[in-house]
Amino acid sequence: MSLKYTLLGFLNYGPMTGYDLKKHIDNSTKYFWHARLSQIYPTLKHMEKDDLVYSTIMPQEGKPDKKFYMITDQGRADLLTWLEEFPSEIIPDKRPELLRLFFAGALDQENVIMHLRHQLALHRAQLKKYQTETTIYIKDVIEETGLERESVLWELTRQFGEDYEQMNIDWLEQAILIVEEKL
Amino acid sequence: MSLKYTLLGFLNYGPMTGYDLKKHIDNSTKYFWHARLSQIYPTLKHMEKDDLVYSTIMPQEGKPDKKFYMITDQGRADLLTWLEEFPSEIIPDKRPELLRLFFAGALDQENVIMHLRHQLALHRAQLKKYQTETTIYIKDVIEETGLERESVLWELTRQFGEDYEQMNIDWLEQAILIVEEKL
DNA sequence: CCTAGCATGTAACCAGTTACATGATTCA
DNA sequence: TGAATCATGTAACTGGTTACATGCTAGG
Repeated sequence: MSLKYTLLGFLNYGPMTGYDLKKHIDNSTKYFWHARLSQIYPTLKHMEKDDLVYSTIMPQEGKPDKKFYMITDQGRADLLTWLEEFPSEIIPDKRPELLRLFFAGALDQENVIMHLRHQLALHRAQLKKYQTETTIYIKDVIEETGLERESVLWELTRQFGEDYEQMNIDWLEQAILIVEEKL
Repeated sequence: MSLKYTLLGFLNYGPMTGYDLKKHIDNSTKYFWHARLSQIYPTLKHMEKDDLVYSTIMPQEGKPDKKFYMITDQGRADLLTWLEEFPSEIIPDKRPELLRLFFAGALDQENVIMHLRHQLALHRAQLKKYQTETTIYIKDVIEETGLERESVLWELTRQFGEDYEQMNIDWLEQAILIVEEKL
């Protein structure tokens, strides 16, 4: 239940519906924290029960009523506590593509190279996204909201994405050479 | 249930107990696919029901009987199918530390820098691990088993770890400078 | 006309974690 | 004496996915 902190983080900027939160996630944290609406709605309900947020209903016609969530003092305190926590260790991510490569001895050389090239294409596409779409989006939000302090941090997370993809590309290019030569 | 492929991958090298599988994981795939014994045992049972593996019991005294698992033809076929699959997209990892940074506008500059420095220390330690422990371990396994073809692939996954940690370190060093200057 | 967007959810399932249980042997 | 290793597991829980349900409006 760490989606909780994503939701608290956004609700700390202002009241929002579950649907709004989903859009915010898709526009920003998506690449390091994503969630479906079918997880967001019950999580908000659960958070309300825990007094981290509360809701008011805005009637609408032709659509389900909007349900605006607001952060409570307790919610803000919980967010703050989490922000200040220092993780004691790195929890390693699961990387299915590394796992596949690890066991790829059962495939022939050509097949392994095809897989690496495929990954290379995916990561090149993702790098481009960070360099264009994401960069433009952050610029737009700064202009609209004037949240300059926040924007420094958002830009850092974008830069991480770019650096990560570039690292993958470099590693894959090297990996292809090594597999061509040694496998 | 993708632990399944890790288990099939190792069982494809030879028969093993759940306990052995855990040790193999901890010695190799741990940094890109980890699992607890409390997940391994029921998963093996489930795989046996699906005819991907079968087991024989070796009685022991003073300890619970050993249960050796072997891969079946169907298990091998399943492994092969998975190895040959091309993922259609990159599923983004969850990065709690990026999430924390994204919302760190609620903290003061000094606190943010402390968090970045903390991460830096963790990643430097992890880099060292890949450069020493892991490197030595792979060398040892090659000498013992002579699995040269496999070792090329294992070394590539180790190199990924090293490159990934180095990228994190570089990014964090830059991030600290930027936060010092702009936040 | 059909797709995307708006707006809410529920139910069943899957993957993984935490905590518990048992009990002998070996090593510092 | 107490921790680590060997060796098996189960039960309760958490986090997240997939599939289903409803239904109106705007735009190409």
